[in-house]
Order: sequence, then structure tokens, then C-alpha cells
Amino acid sequence: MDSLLATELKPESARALLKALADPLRLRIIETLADGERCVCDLTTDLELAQSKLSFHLRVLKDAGLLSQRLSGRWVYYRLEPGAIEELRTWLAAVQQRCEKTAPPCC
Amino acid sequence: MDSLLATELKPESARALLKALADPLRLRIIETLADGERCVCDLTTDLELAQSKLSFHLRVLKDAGLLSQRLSGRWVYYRLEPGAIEELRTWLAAVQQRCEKTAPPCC
DNA sequence: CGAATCCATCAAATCTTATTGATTTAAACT
DNA sequence: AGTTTAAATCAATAAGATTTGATGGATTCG
Repeated sequence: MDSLLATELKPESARALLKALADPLRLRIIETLADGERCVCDLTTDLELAQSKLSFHLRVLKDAGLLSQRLSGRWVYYRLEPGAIEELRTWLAAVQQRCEKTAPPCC
Repeated sequence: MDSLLATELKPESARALLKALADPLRLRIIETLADGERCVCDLTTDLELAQSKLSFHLRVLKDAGLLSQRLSGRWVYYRLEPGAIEELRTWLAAVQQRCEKTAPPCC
């Protein structure tokens, strides 16, 4: 069963991704990292954020699987995990399809 | 400009959709409505929810544009708006694409 | 070694959301 | 008209999330 297919994302995992993304600041981070990997210190200055604040949100995104980190000396580089976004897209597609498959309720 | 293309969803609108979806109860509502339109009273019993609680979450989803309602006698029927989901999918696709276009940082 | 830099974590304060129970509006039925 | 049912709204509270400033670990540089 579904051994070859990409396994369908569970609602709970979808929710975790949605929740992590549902914040203006975190979206700014996502948009920034969409252009490529950055270290925390660069993000701090680019986004004009208090360091601990940024750190908090990076963690939320990382815990959700949307970011990964790479350590190098005293720097920590973060980057987007496109796979997580892909999962979410797939989940949304499934919901949408299910919805559109349904017989339209008359009118 | 971009008169013929689907206009790109603004981050703020994306955020509103994400936020509305980022709740376990609201996801249950979405999943239920993916199978077709339902009136509030049916949802109340199907999902075993207090009426005011359900009403609160339906409003959040409707305000975000994810649901629409249809009035009929004393009933209110809610249904999913697949267009809103489509918008979100498009936005996610754009982020993902931008991310994957970026030169992979070495390793 | 000692100072400086990068970053994560923590506790407290604040802000936002969600839940609950009560009230209200309106439609339908007797 | 009076009663019942469907659903929205409201105020109070509870629960969660975010922000802030401080602290500490680790790494580099002089």
C-alpha cells in the first residue's frame, strides 16, 4: 500500500507547516531564504530584527521542517527545505481535488 | 502589466489563508467540507462541537475567503472555495521555484 | 589566555486567539 | 401570536504565542 507513491501528508503535519508559515515575520524569513542560504547574522541585519527574536522564529521554522541549518565556525547558515513546501502543496492539491470532484450542490 | 496572468498573491493574503488553515479544528472543518456542502447544524453534530465554537471557526475561514455560505430558510450552508486554495498553492509554488532556482550552496 | 562575536535559550511581560455560556435575531411550525 | 430551532454575536476567561532583555556556550582572533 502506497509504497511507491509519495505518502500522503497527514493533517497534523500539514497543520504544523501551515502554522509555522502563518506569521508575517516568518514569511519574511521564508521570502528572504527563497533567494538562497543566509547566516543568522546577515538575516539579523537584513531584516532588522533583534537576534533573539530571529532565533525564536528560525527555530519554529526549523522544527516544522521548513528550514535546515549548516554550521560553519561560529556561523549558522539557514536554508529553505523545498521538500516541506512540496508536501504542503501536495496536501492542498488533494483537498482541492476532493472538493472539486464533489457534485456541485445544485445552483 | 500582468493583465492576462493570474495576479500573484501578496504575502499578506497568503498569510491570512495560512493562518486560517493553521488550526486543527478548522482543518477538520475543511476536510469535512471537501466532501461537499454542509449546513451548520450537521457540522455541529458531525464534528461534535459546541455551536458557538463552530460558528467562530466558520467565520474565520469565511473571512479568509476559504468558505462561502448559502442561506436557505433557517439553515446556513457552508462550502469550500477551491479558488482560495488554488491561490495558496500558486503562492507556494512560486516560493518553491524561487528557492530551487537558486544555486545550491556548494556541498 | 582574554576579549569579542555569533547564536541559542530562558524567564517575565505582553499580545493574540480560542473557549465557554448567555443572549439575540430570524425563520418555521402549531 | 407563541413556541421551537438555527445560527451569529458578545463578554469573560483561559490558553497560547510572541517579544524583550539577560545569560551562557562555543568559536575565533589578538
